Amino acid sequence: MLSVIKEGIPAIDNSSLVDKVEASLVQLLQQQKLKIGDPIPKEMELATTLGVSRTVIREALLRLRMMGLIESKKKKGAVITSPDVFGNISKSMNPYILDQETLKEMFELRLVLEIGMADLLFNRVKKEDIEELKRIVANEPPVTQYHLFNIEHEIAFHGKLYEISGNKTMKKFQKMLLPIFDYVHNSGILKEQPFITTFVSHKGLVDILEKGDADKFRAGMRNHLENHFKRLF
Amino acid sequence: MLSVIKEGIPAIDNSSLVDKVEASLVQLLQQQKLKIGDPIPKEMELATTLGVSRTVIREALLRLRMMGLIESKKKKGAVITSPDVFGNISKSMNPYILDQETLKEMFELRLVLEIGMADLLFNRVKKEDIEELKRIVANEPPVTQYHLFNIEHEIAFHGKLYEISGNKTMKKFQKMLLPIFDYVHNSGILKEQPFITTFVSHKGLVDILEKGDADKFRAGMRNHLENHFKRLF
DNA sequence: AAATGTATTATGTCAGACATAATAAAATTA
DNA sequence: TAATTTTATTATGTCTGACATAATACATTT
Repeated sequence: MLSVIKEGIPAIDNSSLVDKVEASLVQLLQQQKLKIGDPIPKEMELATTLGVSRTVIREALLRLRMMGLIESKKKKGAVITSPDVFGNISKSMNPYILDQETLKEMFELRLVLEIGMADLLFNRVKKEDIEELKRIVANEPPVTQYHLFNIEHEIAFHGKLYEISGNKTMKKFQKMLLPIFDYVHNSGILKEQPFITTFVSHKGLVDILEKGDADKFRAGMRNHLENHFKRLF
Repeated sequence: MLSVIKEGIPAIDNSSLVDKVEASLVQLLQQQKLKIGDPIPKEMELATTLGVSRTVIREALLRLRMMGLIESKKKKGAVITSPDVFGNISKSMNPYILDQETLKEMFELRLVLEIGMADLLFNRVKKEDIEELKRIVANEPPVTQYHLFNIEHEIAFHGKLYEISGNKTMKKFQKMLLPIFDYVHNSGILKEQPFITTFVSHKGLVDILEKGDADKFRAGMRNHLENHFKRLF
């Protein structure tokens, strides 16, 4: 059998030229400790240096660009950028492209994030934030007719929370999640919207954020999102 | 002033040819309701149909491939795939590429997720899951010397939780976050590791998952992660 | 010195060619 | 005839060379 000599056979590299160049470039970016904004060598230089055609270089650079590692400008060449982790996948975050399973999981993800972020909020919230939240809440319709699910107020309020969390990555994540959440909410993926039960209002959450603690906020947020959770389980 | 005629000037199309082709292709994928595995037209066909060179088509296709929308095979052409939202950015999730701010935020993100996932766990956990968790916990070192922070046990336990959550997207997300978390944990980005205080152990969490409720679990998990939180604030 | 025009440069796009791997078709063999 | 091998086909991968275009630097003019 082949198994005898199998050991001696090195794993053949199935990677294409572009793959190698890409790895090479990533390594370059890591090693050289280049600062953000620093230019990387021109396409032709890279091509001659690495001994491949410009086509291959371009494709590899394109990948880096998609990964958010570089940004190419005409004439100026490509410069290093701080990778925007989620910015780049937001394009593929299209409700019409993702399958229902994934869409539902995105929906869940938002709920998980907002319940779990309590500690970040309490450790970073400022007086001005509370005031702005109160201002936002003041403009909301009364709870009795809140089942209209005013999307704008939802975004204003919950978006502000993400902001308070001080976690920009999470905020970007939310921004990406928003259209998905909205789509799932209005599509037939989830169970029917249940009759509205009483729940902690936005105002209630602000109160907790002002006078309560993280544990109370988690419970409050969980309750606030009850109508969403009901549609999951 | 120009402002008079400014209104009449349409926003010039700053997008490149590739941009347009990309948009065109994405639209194609959405409209035609193509099933997963269906092939899309060959590069040359697209080139002639859309009236651009094969180079442009290739670059646009490459973008779709990076977004995880298609997968190209030799001879067979490109086929539609279910986009793996996070799988594609895992490459750029390199600790050495991301800036410290983002790294820290990723660290936080994990904490947020694990506290917020309680409801998913309680609604989806099965008897077998509890048993497996118990098995995992049984193999762990005693709490007294737990400060060794055995990474393997950490991954085994917490990874299982993500699995129980039934949210594959979140699990992928965790998988992507893992190396980041480990890196941040061991780097100088965070505050010094505090002296270990008592906290809810893995075993304690399993107990809660078996007999408690979501609220208790959140509090327990928050406490379990206390040593991580201490390094943040 | 400010505004304008010109030259340069690096990316964007094009076209055509060959290499390569995966598949389909044909030929061979048992 | 069925199974295997050989050959042909096909679509992507890579290469080369060229021109277009936009951003910048330089020179010119006012």
